[in-house]
Amino acid sequence: MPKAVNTQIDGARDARTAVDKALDVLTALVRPDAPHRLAEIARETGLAKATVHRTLQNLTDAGFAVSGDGGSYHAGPRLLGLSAAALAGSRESRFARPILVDLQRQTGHTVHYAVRHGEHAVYVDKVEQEQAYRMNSQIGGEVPLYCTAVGRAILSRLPDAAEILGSAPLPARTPRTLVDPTSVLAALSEVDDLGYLVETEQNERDVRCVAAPVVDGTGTAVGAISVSGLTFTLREDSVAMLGPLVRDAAAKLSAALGGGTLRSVPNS
Amino acid sequence: MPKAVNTQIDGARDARTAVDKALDVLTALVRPDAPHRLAEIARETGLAKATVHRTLQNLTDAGFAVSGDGGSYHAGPRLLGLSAAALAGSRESRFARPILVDLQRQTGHTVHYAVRHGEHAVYVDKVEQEQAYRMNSQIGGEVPLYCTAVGRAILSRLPDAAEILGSAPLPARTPRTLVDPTSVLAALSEVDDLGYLVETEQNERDVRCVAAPVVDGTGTAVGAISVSGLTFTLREDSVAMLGPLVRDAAAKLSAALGGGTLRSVPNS
DNA sequence: CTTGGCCATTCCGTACAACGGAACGCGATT
DNA sequence: AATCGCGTTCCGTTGTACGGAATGGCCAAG
Repeated sequence: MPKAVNTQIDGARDARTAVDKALDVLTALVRPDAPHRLAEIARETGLAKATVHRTLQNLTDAGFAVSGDGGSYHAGPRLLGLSAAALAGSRESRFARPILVDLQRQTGHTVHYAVRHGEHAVYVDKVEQEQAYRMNSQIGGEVPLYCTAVGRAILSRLPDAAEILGSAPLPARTPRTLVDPTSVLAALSEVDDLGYLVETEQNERDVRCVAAPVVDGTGTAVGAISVSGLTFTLREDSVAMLGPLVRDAAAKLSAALGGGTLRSVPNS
Repeated sequence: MPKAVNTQIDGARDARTAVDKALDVLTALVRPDAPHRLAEIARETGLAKATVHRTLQNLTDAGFAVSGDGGSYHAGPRLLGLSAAALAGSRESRFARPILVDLQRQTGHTVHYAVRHGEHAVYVDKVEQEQAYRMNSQIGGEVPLYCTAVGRAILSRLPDAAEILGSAPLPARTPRTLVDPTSVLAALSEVDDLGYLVETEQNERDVRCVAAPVVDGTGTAVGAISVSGLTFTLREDSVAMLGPLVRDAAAKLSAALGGGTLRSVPNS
């Protein structure tokens, strides 16, 4: 076998600048199952070991990473500080939290808030149901727009949704995934009628989600709120009850973000 | 002693590599008072405008920053995701939160958790008092070790505290700041006797703090928990009641982190 | 004990990304 | 009109980032 040129795992973007690589390393570093080893990070990011090593040294010197026993690496103090500051300072997550908690209590299901990043949605916050069975979604994780409830909710309020979906068949994530872009596009109209949409086993087997878009002052989606559950827990007949709750939660968050400035913008 | 030629603003480290600069820019980007403008970031970080501009473009391409109206920059979706993941994945903040909330309820004062970063402490979490008057401490902010309650609590459990303090007079932050390293060192013994220490107007006027160290399995400090209040709210005679509460909270967090492995790991 | 695999770490010559002073166009302020 | 501060672009130079290969440590299998 000659040298495999490009066999990265899905999470790795094609890194170009040193900064990009460092950010990828950071991203790998905060994956939930700490600790992380150098070789593992090199594999995940598709970077040469020497490069990862140098980058980790830089990050360690800067306080963004710390090295533990036997070549294990963790998130450093400055990264924790930065993270806390980023979340505390972002209007999104500051206003989102209480709304998510409310929604979780009202529905009893796991609640997510995701923001758009290119052709993906990034989970920024999550309130788990109090009962057993956790969703295996990861905070900070990215999921495609076309096959998830949050993604489709976002698409429904993007002017260029059709272009993003393209015309080529989309990868099937489950046997039930809609792979035809026009079918997906048609499914988005649910939001126009009801204010929310449902997605069943489009991204993951046995999982159903109800989502509604969070929009800025111009009506463009910045993110979406969803409730998720197993198909036999979150049944189809309960959607009519859940949907409006999700819609209202998303509307409340939209108002808290840009909706307030929509009216008059009194500079304080 | 060669005095460093450092005329930058407090937050700016002397950046060397491109990655360091990018991290500094990110740090400036998450400062609480969004939005941020390019020139402002350039000033804060001490970098050339052109450099900041290029770096921000990199960050924007990578999804770590977004540019809004008229050259304003915000934290991007990937940064939010990374931040959420970092905090969700770090044992520190995961275990700390409920303990802090408890302590806040017990004391009624603002509660902080800070971790060590070199000769500074970084605020990683904070639970404000429910009443008015917020502390102006910023999550993610760095404060010196020698003049803050959390800092001194950390120093009290560092083997090289004396070396960190050095022998030169320390900068006075208020008229009451202890500037003599040996005086500071002496103040640390409070922790040995009581398990906590008090600091009054050492870092900021009219502010008193009570703090206790959070230690790892080896007994070395990784951070500290503190309660803070205005001197006429958090009175001297209430310290005897607050101290043990802070001490116990810190002990509980220490146990949750590495303390559990303390018993059966005579690895040496 | 020897071997082999996997690891983190170091080395080094080359290539290319980062640098930042300077210049530009714009809008607001005087 | 003139000045300021802003974000942005340009470009020749500099020095950092690169990654294949080599090193030595560790551990498990032979």
